[in-house]
Amino acid sequence: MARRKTTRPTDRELTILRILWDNGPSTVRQVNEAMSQDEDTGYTTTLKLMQIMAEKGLLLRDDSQFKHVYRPALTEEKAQKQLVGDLLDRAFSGSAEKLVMRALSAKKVSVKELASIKKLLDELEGE
Amino acid sequence: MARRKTTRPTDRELTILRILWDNGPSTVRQVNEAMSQDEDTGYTTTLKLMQIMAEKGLLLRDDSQFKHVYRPALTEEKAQKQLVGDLLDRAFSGSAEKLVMRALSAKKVSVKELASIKKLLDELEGE
DNA sequence: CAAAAAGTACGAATTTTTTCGTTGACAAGT
DNA sequence: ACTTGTCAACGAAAAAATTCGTACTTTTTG
Repeated sequence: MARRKTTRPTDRELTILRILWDNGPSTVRQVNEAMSQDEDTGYTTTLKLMQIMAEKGLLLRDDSQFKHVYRPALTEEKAQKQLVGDLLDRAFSGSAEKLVMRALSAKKVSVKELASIKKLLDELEGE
Repeated sequence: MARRKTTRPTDRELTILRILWDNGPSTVRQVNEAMSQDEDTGYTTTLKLMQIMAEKGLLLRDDSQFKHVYRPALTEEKAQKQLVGDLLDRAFSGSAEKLVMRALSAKKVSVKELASIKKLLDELEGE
């Protein structure tokens, strides 16, 4: 079997992970309905995607019941860390500073959030 | 012509953009050689990719000479902003705070950089 | 100028990702 | 038990991304 080079989830896969992180373990139908809020996706399409993700190890499946229940194999935190690290390499030549700057300029951040980030910086500094 | 949904550069495309941003306007051969440091890529493969990118508007081409010279159509800054914004939506439910946290934990950042980020935060706060 | 080298263009093959139709299994209500 | 609805499995089609062989053009070299 040909192993993938990047273990990074594809677009569609990330959409599904996002839903599972937000809503907790779900059946295919639940995921499909959540997905179809944005754009229509056939039920079997979602099913197939989730089956493949389970094969790849991105999802875990409980098939003890008639309606199989899926959940992410990775915590949101780990996946996010991996995705950011990946983008860092591919688009920012590894400069976290630049990435943070772009993130803050790409989206308006509340004063409260700014304070929270500052606090994190202080903690990092004290190491 | 079928328009792409996402205007986001693919993996390969981003690799090429990265090289052009780092090295400045280049010929196909130069890019191909830079790319082949990681993994071998046929010359015509790189050529085709760059031609397509030029068609899509991702690259600009000077074909006044025999050796065509390509350069990115977007500044590094704009592209990065777009990529971060995209990841923010897809993986972080729009929370820049979380993204920043993950970025800082994904990679060690020097004290100097931390200070620089703090300064940026102060500026943002004063708005 | 002829041959070799280096380039571009183009079409097509390959691989990866996404989509969905069809089939048969299970469940719920009558 | 029968009918209707929901589901998983599977294969295959469609779309998107990547790769490369071949033909032709321009430049360089002997």
